[in-house]
Amino acid sequence: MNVPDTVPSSVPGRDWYARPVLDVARDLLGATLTTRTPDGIVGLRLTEVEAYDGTTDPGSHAYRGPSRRNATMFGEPGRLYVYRHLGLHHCVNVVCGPEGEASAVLVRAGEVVDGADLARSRRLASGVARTDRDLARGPARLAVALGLDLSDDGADVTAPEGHVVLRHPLVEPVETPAVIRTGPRVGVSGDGGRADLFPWRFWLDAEPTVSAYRAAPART
DNA sequence: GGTACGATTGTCT
DNA sequence: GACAATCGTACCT
Repeated sequence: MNVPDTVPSSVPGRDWYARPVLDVARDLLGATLTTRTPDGIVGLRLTEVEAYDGTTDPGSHAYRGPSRRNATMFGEPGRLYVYRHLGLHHCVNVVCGPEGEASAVLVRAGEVVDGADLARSRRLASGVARTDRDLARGPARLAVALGLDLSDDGADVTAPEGHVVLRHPLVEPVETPAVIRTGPRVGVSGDGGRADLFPWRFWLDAEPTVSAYRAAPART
C-alpha cells in the first residue's frame, strides 16, 4: 500500500473511542480510514465529521432508544455503525463514548489518499463520473468510495488486521497545523429547527473535499 | 399489516 | 436553486 511507513501513525484502541463524542469527533479529523476488500485497498483522510450525542441528542438515531437498526450504536465504541438512508445511500458512523451511551461520529467527507483508482471505479459503477475531489465528498459518496455497506455494520476499526482500520497520526504536521472549524450539522431536522444549538459539525479549513452545507428542510 | 418519514444525491431548470 | 427518487425503519392500528 502507498501509506508510507515514515509517517508515524497508530491504530487507536477501544479506549480512544470511549471518550466524549465531541473530543473524538475533533480528533478524527486528519485520521485515515482504510478499507481492505478482495479488489483492493482504499484509504481516506477524514476532513469532515459530525457528532451525535447518544440518547440525549434529538438529532441522533439513538434518541428514541435501542432498536434493531441502531443496536450497534449501543454496543462497543470503536465499531462502525452503517445504515441506509432514503433507501439509496449508506452513511458511515464510528461508535464512541462509553459503551451503552450510543454516541457516534458521522463520517461526512474525506480525501482519498490511497487506492484512488479503485475508489474512482466504484463511483463510476454507482453512477456518474466525478472529479477526484468528489470521490468521497458527502457521506453517501464516501461510503461508495470505501466500498462500505450494511454488511459492514459493526465492523471493528481498532483491529490492525481487520478489513476496516482507522489510523491516527501520532504527531500533527508542524508546517501545516490543522485549522478545525465548527458549525451546525447538515440535514438534521430532529433538533426542533435549532441546528444552531448543536454546532457539532467539524471540518478542516480550506479543504476542497468538505461537502457543501445544506440546512435541513423545515419540519412541520 | 399499514403508513409516514428520512443524518442525501443527481438531474433538470 | 428546486425537486424527484426510493426503501428500511419506526410507530401506529
